[in-house]
Amino acid sequence: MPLPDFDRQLKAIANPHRLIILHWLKDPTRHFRPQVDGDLVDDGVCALLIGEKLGLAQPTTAQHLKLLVDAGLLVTKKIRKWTFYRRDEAQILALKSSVGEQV
Amino acid sequence: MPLPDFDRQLKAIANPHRLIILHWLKDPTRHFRPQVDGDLVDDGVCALLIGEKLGLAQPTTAQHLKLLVDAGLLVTKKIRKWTFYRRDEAQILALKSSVGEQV
DNA sequence: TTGTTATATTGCAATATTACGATTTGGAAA
DNA sequence: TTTCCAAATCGTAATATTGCAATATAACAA
Repeated sequence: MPLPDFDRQLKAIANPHRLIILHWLKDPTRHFRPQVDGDLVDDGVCALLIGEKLGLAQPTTAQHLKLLVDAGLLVTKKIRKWTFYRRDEAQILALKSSVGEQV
Repeated sequence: MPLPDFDRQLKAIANPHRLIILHWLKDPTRHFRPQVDGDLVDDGVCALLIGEKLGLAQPTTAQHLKLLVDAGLLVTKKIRKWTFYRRDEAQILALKSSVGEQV
């Protein structure tokens, strides 16, 4: 029986921009230039870099990121005035497992 | 890199009604009463039965089914005046595999 | 303090999705 | 033929999604 959370997660990944964000964050050093504050891998990638690479306006990028965070697929870390985003691998694994079972 | 087909398939499953259709069609005899024409497993389930169980109007059900067919997740078989739907397990397996790799 | 920078929020337009009633199509039955 | 029934399509309304400009907030810098 499909849960509402599961549907929310599926909706979160059912978008090219959000899919590529998840893809980039698998290997942040490969896809983003170094940051001054915050380690790309340990802390996550700054929203600015993600938006820059997406080619979307800042509010639009923020909206996509919020959707992924609300779905539990990304976690944030605030350092100074930046917000860093990285994958929640446990949740993503759980999602994949749900897809395997429920689809 | 996410393909357009992949995104279409994700959108197709990112809906509670379509998710439960896929779920029901995993074991049609368990979820649907016998049909006069067409075997539930071999031929698929009649659109009428699916719509009845969904509790949605006929055009709405047809729309959901079309989306799943267009995404390649369901296949149809026309017998007399009925259209029967069953899962395309190969495509569904491929989708799961894509989710495993690309998410 | 004032100004700058990064992010979040608000408001709005364009488009997509979801739903239904009405109608059309196509096959089967009378 | 005409009549019925399942399915498909059309038109449309309600809602959701996606995008951006403008603005607000928050943290730092001068």
